[in-house]
Amino acid sequence: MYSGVLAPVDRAAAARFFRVLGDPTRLHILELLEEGELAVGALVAAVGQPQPRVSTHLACLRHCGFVRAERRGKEIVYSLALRGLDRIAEHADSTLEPIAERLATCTRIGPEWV
Amino acid sequence: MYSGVLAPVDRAAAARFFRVLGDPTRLHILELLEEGELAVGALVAAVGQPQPRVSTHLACLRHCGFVRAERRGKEIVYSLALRGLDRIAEHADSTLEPIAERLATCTRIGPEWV
DNA sequence: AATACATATCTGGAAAGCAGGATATCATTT
DNA sequence: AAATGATATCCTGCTTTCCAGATATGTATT
Repeated sequence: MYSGVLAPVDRAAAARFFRVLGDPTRLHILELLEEGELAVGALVAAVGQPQPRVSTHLACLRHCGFVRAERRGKEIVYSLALRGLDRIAEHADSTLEPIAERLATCTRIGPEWV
Repeated sequence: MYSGVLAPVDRAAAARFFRVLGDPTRLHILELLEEGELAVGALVAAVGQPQPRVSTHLACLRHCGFVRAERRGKEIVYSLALRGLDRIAEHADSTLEPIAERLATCTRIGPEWV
């Protein structure tokens, strides 16, 4: 159990954790890495987005400890550095299922939800 | 299993789902509602933040289907509308544990991670 | 009907995140 | 050492999100 002091800290960490997961491209990258390690080139090809963008998302995931990078010759190979992401994704999928449509149509978090 | 066509859609929905969870105040509100329904006034007092702010976050959670609002006399009582959030929070807590420090110090997602 | 209470919405402004493109870095090959 | 390939970082502008304060809406009370 947590002490009362630690709870808010954990909440901040948890919020950031979810926020990192809260981007389709990063989610896609993590999904791909679930299958096994991949070099940046392969990831770029798989997600179909410009290399600098993928690289930035990888930097985010790397700095936050979600993935690990290893230089292998000319390439840099990425792999997952965190266990349990697949389980969270599963639970999220089944949990959000009842509100999937709303989530899809709700394109912003602030006002003007129409 | 998903068809190849549905996967991207689900990814967008999942990303938004996580993004809604990716705010400390919203997370706090959801935690409080796990214990049972609460009126806005009680929520405002509990999270210790200005009423309009709490109200906006509630609107977000409501529009996305995370919570439900019911008018009861002068008050409006909120309750959870989604099952499984507690399980996701649990899994998230244990999953992010190895990188909790990084998440705490990593205050931005874009460049300038220092 | 007037007032008080509870909550929601609407402003404006600041900051964070994201996209696009150019460029820098590092390792390999010639 | 020069050139090439692979990846990372920098710069700029734009969009989204967040916050703070003021105001509006709706309900109950007098």
